[in-house]
Amino acid sequence: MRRTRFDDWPCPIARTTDLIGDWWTPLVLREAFSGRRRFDEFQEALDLPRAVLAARLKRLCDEGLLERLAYQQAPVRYEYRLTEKGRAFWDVLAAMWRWGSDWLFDADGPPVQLVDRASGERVLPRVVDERTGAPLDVRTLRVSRVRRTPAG
Amino acid sequence: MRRTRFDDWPCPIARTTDLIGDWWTPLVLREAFSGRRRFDEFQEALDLPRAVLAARLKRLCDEGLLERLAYQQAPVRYEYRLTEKGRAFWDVLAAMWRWGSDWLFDADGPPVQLVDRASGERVLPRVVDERTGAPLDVRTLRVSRVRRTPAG
DNA sequence: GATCTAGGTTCGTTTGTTGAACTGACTCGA
DNA sequence: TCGAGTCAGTTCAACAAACGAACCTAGATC
Repeated sequence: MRRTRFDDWPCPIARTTDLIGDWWTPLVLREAFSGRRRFDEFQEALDLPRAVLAARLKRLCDEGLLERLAYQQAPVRYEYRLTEKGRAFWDVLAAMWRWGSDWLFDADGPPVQLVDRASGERVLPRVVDERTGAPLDVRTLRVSRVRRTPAG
Repeated sequence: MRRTRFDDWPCPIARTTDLIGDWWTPLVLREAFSGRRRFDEFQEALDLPRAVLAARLKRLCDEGLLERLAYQQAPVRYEYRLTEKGRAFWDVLAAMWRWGSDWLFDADGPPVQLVDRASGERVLPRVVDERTGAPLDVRTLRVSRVRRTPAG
């Protein structure tokens, strides 16, 4: 009677939920994006139980979002770096950032914002349709089964 | 010794994580977006424990993503509808959809896709900077504290 | 009066999270 | 050579959350 898993459901939202539904996981990734790499850096930044951190890092490595690399020998010590798959996940965190900023703070908004490192301009993440560039409108969307050509 | 809460952290990602870190919650919202409204509709679609569903619906109402409305009297029966805040959350699910589609399936991709209801064209969610329309590049982003004018 | 419907609640078991202490391999300074 | 420090974890007991099944309530229908 384990917690119900979603990682083999046919829906992309379900599979993603299985990953980030683990408590702390999005925050571990947030810290990875802000440049942290070492076990103790994550642990001190988030103040989470070390056993939980070890489990989250292991899963993120198993799933291919992080890779565990030895940065010294004698004694061998490891650090965790984002992979391409992990970096791609920033879009999800950015969408969470935007919605959280818009809806989970008082009128002043959050005390932090995203800015472009070069220009200093504020960056506001927005989800659009890649084809048209227009914001998504839920009412015009539909989920459709993919037709596949027979495998032969 | 309860589970660590993130809902009063100063970071939008943390607060959003507190909400969707509850197991099942993103899938309950997915079902709401696909038009389900009643307790038993959610329960049958997801096959989740009824006690968990009741807790999730209650929290989503408390947080203002859903509202609970009586659709009949004698006996009084309720249904759950997305609010404006809840509909805005679709952007987060869309980002999860995109990342999950790109990274959590084999080469064929998932067996489902998003299409425009009117044109039938495929919709690919994409996260961009609202100002420039360009995809986000993590390496050029920085988190900055907001300067506030003194309250007087 | 028995069964059905819809929206839940209750309960015992199992799994996951928490916080604190501990381990192991090695370095550094006295 | 002894003790303290560093770093990346592991271990453990107490508690919280999720699981599955059964039960409850109010009214409608057979």
